[in-house]
Amino acid sequence: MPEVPPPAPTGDELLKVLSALGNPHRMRIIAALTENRNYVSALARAIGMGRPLLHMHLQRLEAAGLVVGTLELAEDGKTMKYFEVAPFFYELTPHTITRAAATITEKADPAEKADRTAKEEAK
Amino acid sequence: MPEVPPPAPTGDELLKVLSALGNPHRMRIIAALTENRNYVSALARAIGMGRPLLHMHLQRLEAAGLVVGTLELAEDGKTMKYFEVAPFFYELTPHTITRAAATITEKADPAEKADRTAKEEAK
DNA sequence: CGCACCTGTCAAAGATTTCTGACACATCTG
DNA sequence: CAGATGTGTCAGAAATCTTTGACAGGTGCG
Repeated sequence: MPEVPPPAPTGDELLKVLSALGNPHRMRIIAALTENRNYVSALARAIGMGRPLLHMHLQRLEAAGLVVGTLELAEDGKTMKYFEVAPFFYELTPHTITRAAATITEKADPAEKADRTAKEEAK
Repeated sequence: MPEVPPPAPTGDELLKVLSALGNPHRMRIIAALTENRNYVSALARAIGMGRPLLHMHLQRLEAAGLVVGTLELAEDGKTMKYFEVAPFFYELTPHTITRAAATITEKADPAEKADRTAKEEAK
């Protein structure tokens, strides 16, 4: 089947992904879940971190679309939430970042005419 | 000339890069500098942000190896520091992250035997 | 000399993130 | 029923990051 070219991510999306991945704990979580899916409590024990904390990190990762969690019912009737990594792919280059930066909606905007000024002065 | 395969970044390196890029301001800075190099004061005016603040962001970006600054002497004798983006390239996939996560030296380590436990329980 | 431009640093305030302990609810097992 | 396991949430402390205003030093120009 034909490979689809990676669509250019929106600024806000890339921002969420980068800030989500830019944390040692969350990086390890991705690593752990890449080897095999797991449920919260077990994962917490595995990487040695409190449940509430892990819960928050997983939330951040899921919000960025890097992992997906599904609530499953075990045979013994216990409810457990399994997490697994989503197949993501991002390319980071000056060009990619520049492209994404153009569509950022967060904070500060007034930099229109200032842009032109910059080019003038940068000579 | 032959293309060199992208070397696997160390965990700490990737961590610095990601946290550096995971900020709207720094993303815009990269974007601005990608179009054309510029010196601090002008860049500050261009993207509408205080010099001290921009200075700190540039420091963070330079520390991550995403931009390089060179102190130059203008014709009129004024000293100015020009910044330009460094040609970086990072690929973000579950595999890449996992690879990098293995070489993180920051905080928390005790997760050796816990790893084995995780696989057992994840059945 | 006074003004305009450049460079840089510092300390303190503000805003976010990260982390912890305690709590509530549900099910199965001894 | 008590105890172990699972889920989730909340509030407050602790650690970081971001932001601002003031300051100091440099050069060239009228």
